[in-house]
Amino acid sequence: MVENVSEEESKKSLNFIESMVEEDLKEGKNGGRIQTRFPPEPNGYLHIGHAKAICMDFGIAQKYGGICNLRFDDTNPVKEDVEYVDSIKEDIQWLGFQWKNVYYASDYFQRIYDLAIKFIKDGKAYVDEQSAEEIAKQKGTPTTPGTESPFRNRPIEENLLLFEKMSKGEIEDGKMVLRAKIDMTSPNMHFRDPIMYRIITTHPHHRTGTNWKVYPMYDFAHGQSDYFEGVTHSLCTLEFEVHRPLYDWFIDQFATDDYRPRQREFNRLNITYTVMSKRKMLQLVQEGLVRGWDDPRMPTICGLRRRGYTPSSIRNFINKIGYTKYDGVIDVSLLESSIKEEFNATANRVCAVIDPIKLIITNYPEGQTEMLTTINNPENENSESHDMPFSRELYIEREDFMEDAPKKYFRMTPGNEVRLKSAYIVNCTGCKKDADGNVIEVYAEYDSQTKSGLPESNRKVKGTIHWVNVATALPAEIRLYDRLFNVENPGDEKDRDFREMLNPDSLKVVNGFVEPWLKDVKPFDHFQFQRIGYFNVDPDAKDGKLVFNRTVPLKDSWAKELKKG
RNA sequence: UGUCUCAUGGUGUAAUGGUAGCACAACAGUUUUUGGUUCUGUUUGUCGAGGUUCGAAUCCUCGUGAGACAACCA
Repeated sequence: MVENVSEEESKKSLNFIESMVEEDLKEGKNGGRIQTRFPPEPNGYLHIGHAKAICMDFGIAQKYGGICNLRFDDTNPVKEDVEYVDSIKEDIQWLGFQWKNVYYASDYFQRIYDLAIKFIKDGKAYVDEQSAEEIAKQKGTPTTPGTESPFRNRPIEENLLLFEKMSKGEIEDGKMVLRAKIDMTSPNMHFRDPIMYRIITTHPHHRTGTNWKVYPMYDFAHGQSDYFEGVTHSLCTLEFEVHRPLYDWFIDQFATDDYRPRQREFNRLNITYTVMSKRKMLQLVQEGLVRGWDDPRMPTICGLRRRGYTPSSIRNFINKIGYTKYDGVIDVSLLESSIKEEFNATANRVCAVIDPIKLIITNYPEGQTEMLTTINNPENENSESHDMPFSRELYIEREDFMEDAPKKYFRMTPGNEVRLKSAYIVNCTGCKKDADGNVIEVYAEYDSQTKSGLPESNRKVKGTIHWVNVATALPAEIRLYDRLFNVENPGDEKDRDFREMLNPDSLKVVNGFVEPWLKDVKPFDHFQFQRIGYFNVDPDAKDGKLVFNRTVPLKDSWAKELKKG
């Protein structure tokens, strides 16, 4: 058995990163050592795109007996905050991964600074006094070469002196930067004398306070940190591909041995009907267009968690979509199928009515209540059961009754037989309407011989509907979520503000009823509301108030049939 | 008119010179005390043109299309 599993495992084709790692292992690189890192910047909440990177970084370490460290890339105090450090840690662990060590790029500020001094002394870095605009202008464009700064060739001693003044806080923010002296005509823009250090005195750093007045840029911090830590495989997303030559170049300038961390890039995750940019998410949160980072419509890890997704469903999803160098867009239905697959096997079935209308069983004795048994999960052969009270007055779904029904309508319609789930077969006899013609009550007669479990209950009946007992039903707030945007790829439409594309119906709140078995549920408990969808308990549920989120609806063949007309 | 990268059904992903397969989606049927699930089947694909080869999705050449790069962001 175990053998079969591992055999199957090895049969599964490797992605290109795994192939590279295995190749390196085979060649004996780094003495067979594997070390990765997950390097978030603490400036926002993690989203499902990060989950893909997390599964890669931690997954490679796990699979090849290596280690993965968590390293915060905290080189820009203007944007970063401890709030994010904590949430990032929580989300990684919730996903089911554990880092070996927690590091911070800020741990290396002194070493990186010393390196900068070395670059100056080696004549490979200079202090530029031009404005950001001037520097940008001289950079050229991807198709035209740049021009050299007038400060490019100042003497080493002068550079040393100015850089010291910069780092002592004697120079105002923005007045000077330290630049690498490489090649202003390089076809790779990143080689056109990239900025290594800038002055930031106006924002204290969330860990080092005001100790530092100068901070290294990403390109002069990331690879260095990898090198210091002994990272063997520095895995990141495709947009860093152009940085790789510079990543290598910087390390080559100071490395004293043969060891080199190896950067490789894979495609980032895009999903239809959502945005995956931290900037846009921040905007949605700050402008109140969603209820917060953990709004169940957000693609954040905490949003998905609140929506009802489980760590395993997210990991399975990531596993299914794979890693390549092709930048595509994943259909959100693939994400949804991963949670449906899991919950179909694990979620307890319950009755909940989200758009209630009263059903009166006219021949059922008034004042009588009986307990009926229903299985928790028919997909699980070891499933237990629970009881549901039944009496003369029930709630059913408004859409489960139609006065004039098309022939393929198998639900409650006058003269038609329908089964009440786990209860009786009933025959619809009519309804009552208000002055405006709205149906306000539905009537039916039950057949006492058809109680579930009795031989007569095996009669073939086309339709089965769910119900709750009026007297004992628990009121519940039910939040129905739909896609946040109504266009497939909001990020693609460059000339429209993404906020115009928000789906106005992405959240509908309704008041419904659930069966009394759900009296003591806790936040994040999840269920299948029979015939409707998978729901979980929102943390807003407290003090006896029930609040459910719809994680994902069940497939609805009837709705599809109706659409066909 | 630069550099780098990519291109397999509607979407994503396999096939590592040897039968183009899988998942999701869609469609049809089956089963069903959930119009869910299950099971069965169907539709749809190697960007184009040359070349190498007994044999090309795979290797080569030339096109075409797409993405990334011009922050004192990461």
